[in-house]
Amino acid sequence: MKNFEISKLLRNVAAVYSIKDEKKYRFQLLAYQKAADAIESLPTELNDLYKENKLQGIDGIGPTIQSRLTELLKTGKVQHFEEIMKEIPKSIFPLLDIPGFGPKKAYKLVTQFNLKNPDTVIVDLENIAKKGDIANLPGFGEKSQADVLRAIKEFKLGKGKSTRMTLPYANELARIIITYIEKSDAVLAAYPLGSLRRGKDTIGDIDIAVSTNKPQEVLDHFINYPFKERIIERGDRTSSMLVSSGRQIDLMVQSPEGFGALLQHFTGSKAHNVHLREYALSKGLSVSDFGIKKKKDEKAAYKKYKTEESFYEALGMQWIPPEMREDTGEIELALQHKLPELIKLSDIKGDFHLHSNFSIEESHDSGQNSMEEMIEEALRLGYKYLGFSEHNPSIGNHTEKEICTLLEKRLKYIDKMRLKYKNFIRIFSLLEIDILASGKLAIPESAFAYLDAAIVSIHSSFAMNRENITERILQGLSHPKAKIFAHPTSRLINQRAPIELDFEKLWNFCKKNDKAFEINAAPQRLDLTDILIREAVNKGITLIINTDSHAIDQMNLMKYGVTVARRGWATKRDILNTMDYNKLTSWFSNEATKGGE
DNA sequence: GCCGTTTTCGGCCCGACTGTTTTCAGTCG
Repeated sequence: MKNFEISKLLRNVAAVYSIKDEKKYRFQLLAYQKAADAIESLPTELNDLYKENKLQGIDGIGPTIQSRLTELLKTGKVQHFEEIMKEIPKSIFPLLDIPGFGPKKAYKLVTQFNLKNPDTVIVDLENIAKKGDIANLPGFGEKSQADVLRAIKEFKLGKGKSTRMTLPYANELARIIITYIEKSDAVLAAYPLGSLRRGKDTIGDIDIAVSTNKPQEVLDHFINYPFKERIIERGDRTSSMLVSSGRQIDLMVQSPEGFGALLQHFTGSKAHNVHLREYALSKGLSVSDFGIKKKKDEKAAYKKYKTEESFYEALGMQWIPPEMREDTGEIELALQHKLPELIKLSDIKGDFHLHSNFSIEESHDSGQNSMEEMIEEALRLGYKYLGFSEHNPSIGNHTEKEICTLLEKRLKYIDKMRLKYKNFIRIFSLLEIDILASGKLAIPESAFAYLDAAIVSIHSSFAMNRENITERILQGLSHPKAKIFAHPTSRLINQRAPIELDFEKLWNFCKKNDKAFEINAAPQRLDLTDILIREAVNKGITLIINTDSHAIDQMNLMKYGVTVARRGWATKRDILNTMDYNKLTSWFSNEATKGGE
């Protein structure tokens, strides 16, 4: 069973508790939801942890749920779950994926109309709504019947949150909406918040906060957005709409005097906010998006905060960078004023994963721009050095000698560039070399003479088991010139699942042998992921952020790599390409032991 | 059911909005 299936099962358990007796099981229900969250953000398959006897100690999973998970992974089912689910029709579960459907509504509809087949329940319900039978149910009416129809229709079309956006897409959508919002004179400031501000690798919907003294004017303006598809809701201080691309935009307004608290609230994450508010309660304070007040004093007005800094300060904390706000220890550190100083884009001094159009008859796609053009762009970005790393010449079409000839020709050209730009930027001769299914690298030994170092990566035969593919990579990395392992999990967001690796083994090998893991900044990769970066940072693994650019306009995607590195709590010291040129060259030549300044 | 710079027991974030209701239930973030 995969993690996503297990977390879904736990959410279903929570739904069943809520149907049975929401009040009685209120905290069990929460515990199961929290456990599901915890499993979703695990870097490792639970099943692997179970096999290695490492199921204990996961944050958010206590002894009871741990024993249920053990039973699940051992026998494929859980006695307790079977029992509590006995009298709840399984057909409610598919409905829970539809926005607007919660456990209660799903249960009511499924039992009222005796819908027993989980495979057809959505269509069955749609047909019943079309007949007009839902409107007569107690607690339902014409509008809620129309809502059911609309919700099912939108769900089938994949609108709302069925697929998550990549960061550049979400950024652009937010920019368009904010440009529109700012046309209203009532808007003093408007910012994108939520997971976009936290820099998550994928974004569900766009959250926007507006500072204003005239909330009604702002909301009126917002709901008149010309490219809207539908207004989901419109209240006194919030509104939501679907825009024509099917994406959801959530808006919240606040006065400028209280805007700090709204920034904090709407940035999230939920887990961060809950923890923050629980901590505040322990100090006798109640926190909301309006501000902070004394807990017992129900009538008292919230004390307002203009900025986030003053808000966190009022709770005795350092301001916490949005990328860290996932409730994974940042609140405790902020209380001690010991947050790490995260890496910044301006710390980056070069990019080592660049594909130019210099042809060496590569195995995979070549770049679109010349080396000169890429160098000029690197200069524009203020870089001190860069590395060219085209794909290796295809092995099927070339003899070993031909491969050497091609790389020699390329090195000569790189030398020409080195001369031309010698006063401005340093250039490394790298290559992105396939680790073949056998574990061998895809160029002959003699060809390494033309390289300063090599990036190694996997581009085929992904479907190997965890153990074999880990061995394959270790073998590829064991070459002394193989210094960087690129896009380690090979995932493509919304397209290709990550490969499963034994990171424990890989970390240990890389630490011992001075190899770096790449943080690939391409927004469809972001690989390593934030969680794995955090692990690597904890283990003291050297990391490097590269764009994998195949054209000059991709070179500015470095910012996404830096963002994901920040989400992994990486500091400048953890990142190879923040180092000075001299330290870098000694690292590449296996003379150094650990990066940093 | 979880968890501890608030405790190993006694707590568990805070608020908005809609629809069907006359004071609330359900869903969402």
